[in-house]
Amino acid sequence: MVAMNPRPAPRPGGRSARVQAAVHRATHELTEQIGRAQLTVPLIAAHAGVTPSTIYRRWGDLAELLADVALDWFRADTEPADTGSVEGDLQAWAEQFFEEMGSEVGQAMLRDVLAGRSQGEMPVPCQCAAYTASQIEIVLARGTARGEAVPAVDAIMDGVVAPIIYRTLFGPTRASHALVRGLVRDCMAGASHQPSDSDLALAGAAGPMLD
Amino acid sequence: MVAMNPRPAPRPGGRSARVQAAVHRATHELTEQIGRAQLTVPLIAAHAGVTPSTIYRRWGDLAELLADVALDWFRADTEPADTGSVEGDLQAWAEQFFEEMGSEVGQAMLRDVLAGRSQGEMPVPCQCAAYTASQIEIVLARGTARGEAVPAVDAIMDGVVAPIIYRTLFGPTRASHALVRGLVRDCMAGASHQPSDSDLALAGAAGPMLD
DNA sequence: AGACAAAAGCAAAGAATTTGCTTTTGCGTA
DNA sequence: TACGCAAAAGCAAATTCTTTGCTTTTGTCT
Repeated sequence: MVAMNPRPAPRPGGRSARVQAAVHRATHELTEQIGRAQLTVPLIAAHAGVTPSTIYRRWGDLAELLADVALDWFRADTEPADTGSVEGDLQAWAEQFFEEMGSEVGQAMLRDVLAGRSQGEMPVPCQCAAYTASQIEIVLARGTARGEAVPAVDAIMDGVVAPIIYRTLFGPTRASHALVRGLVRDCMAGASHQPSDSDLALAGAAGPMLD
Repeated sequence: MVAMNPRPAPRPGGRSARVQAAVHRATHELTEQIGRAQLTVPLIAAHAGVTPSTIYRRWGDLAELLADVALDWFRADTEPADTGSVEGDLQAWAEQFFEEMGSEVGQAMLRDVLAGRSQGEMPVPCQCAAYTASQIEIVLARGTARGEAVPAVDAIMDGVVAPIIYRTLFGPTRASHALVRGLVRDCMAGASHQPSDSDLALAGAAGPMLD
């Protein structure tokens, strides 16, 4: 009932780490064996060889544990492929992102990530967004190094990532490869200058998107 | 454990309707009295004057009940204000949408809606998106009636709604009024012809965004 | 009015969650 | 290396939530 440490790593290398690994592994294995709907804390605990109270004490409840496990899934990303241009990189990356998020597993992970209590300093969903943003930053940094004019990260997040995720979560109409290509293209076309103009346009406000 | 009827209304006007109303009301009242985190099915049942098994039988579990209640919140929308132009209407509507979704209550509702099992024909999140889309359609229809060239609904969903929701769910950086204005403006500028070109651009694919 | 079926109530059985206390264990210090 | 501290895990009892079979209520249709 009290806020707990979301991603526990206070004493790495010892028993805590072993328990965490065992619990994560058990969660993965049971998920594919019996399905997410059948998962319970006591089941996972038994499979991992720990007592349920250990899980309750460290994670709080099943939702938070699943959010924690899901975060790992988001983190496990490879560097975006280098196709030679920012637009090409983004095309390739966005299509893969779209495939991953739209898959059964991806949808489940999205839901799990959002279902956690998300209390601490850096809530789990924010960390997911940060992982995504860092992938995009890699692409943009390469472009900048080549001397290309690149859009802002937020322009990509708003113009490409957000529609893909929104459709995945809410849509009866999933995104398509065609749509993804169009989104990337529009983003590149719409912002040939560094700070995306949609951030500052028309507004008397001070800083961009800080509310 | 079995899939249940998400939004029950098989016998309207009778006891079922009374029970549903009582449970919804109890959910609302308890939410503001003790907070969402403390909500339990037995509590709601007691407050509503029904037995817990009634709730379990009709809704399945707390998450589905909350999703059902949250859906009502989304539905309770008034017609978008008529400012005389599509862009003006969208500006006004989008800012209000942004405020509502970003509020404490709105964020909670978004989470609840996504946390339900969402099994049936028309999952709860899809219905939310449909409500949002229908608001936009009203605005666009008025514009069309006036002879304005209007963008496609999906262009607004991708370009305005998705970023607002994505930032609300995932972002440490919430959207701002300035950003919302920019999003609407870009949408209107980018699609002066009926079918948003991002939907069909470059693609050899057949229909727009049907995958 | 009477029959039917859907939904609610009731209560007992079965799981999951919480909690106080004990034991283990990793880490820092003497 | 041994000692002590504190964090985390184990254990088990108490509590609470969830499921389920059966009965009763109640709206609807003949």
